[in-house]
Amino acid sequence: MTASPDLLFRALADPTRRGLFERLCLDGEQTVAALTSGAGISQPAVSKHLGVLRQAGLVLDRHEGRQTHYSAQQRALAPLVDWTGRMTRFWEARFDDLEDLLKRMDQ
Amino acid sequence: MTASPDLLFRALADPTRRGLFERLCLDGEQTVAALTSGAGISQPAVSKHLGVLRQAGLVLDRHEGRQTHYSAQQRALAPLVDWTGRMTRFWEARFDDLEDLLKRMDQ
DNA sequence: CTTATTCATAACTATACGATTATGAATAAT
DNA sequence: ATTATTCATAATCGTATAGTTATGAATAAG
Repeated sequence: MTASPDLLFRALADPTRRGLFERLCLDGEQTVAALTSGAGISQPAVSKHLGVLRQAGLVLDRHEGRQTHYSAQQRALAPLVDWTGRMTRFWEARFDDLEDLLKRMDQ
Repeated sequence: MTASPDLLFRALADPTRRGLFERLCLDGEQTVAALTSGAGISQPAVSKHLGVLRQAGLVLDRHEGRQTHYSAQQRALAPLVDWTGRMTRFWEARFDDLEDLLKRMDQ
């Protein structure tokens, strides 16, 4: 379900892949053909990218007849948000410590 | 100063690089030698990774004598936070729309 | 039944990337 | 002055990856 930060970062590192994910986030569910139009690459390439996004848990696929509909799974970004939170929270903590120190020095 | 999401994602896609950045975030400024010990790779490899992080704006380097001190620049994560925000905010908006719709249907 | 469409997979290729060793430049130590 | 240390850069190599074309499987249409 919830992928590792590593899978997420690697999946989103490619601009084409990020573009596909953004389109799904902003415009909602779409077929492979729709995603291919405007992607600037071949349909197999798009399919492969979607496979990577799917393995990272970032998209869901829904089969309907002979076409596959892909949709964004925004919750999958949670580990990313958590990670950035952990990295920046520490900075804030240190900043707070510094403020505390300065306050104590004032007295 | 503030790098593109592309540079950030690409810089953080590598686990070794992410590890270095995490160490700098959590343990504060460190020399290349310190970062090399425990990285599991050679010193030149560490230097190259630090170069990538520096170009992405994620770290700062401070030269002191013959050693270089690197420190994390957590603010550089802002574009990442913004991006994830844009992607998830849309989901929330749609969710809100759905809630509104359901409320209106209730009446 | 035959043909067309939609997507995924296979096979292949070029390039990007992470690692190594070798080396040099700058500073510190003897 | 000589030697040692610290780091960055250059040259090289193997592998991962993003792209292509070719093809097949499944479903829809004629």
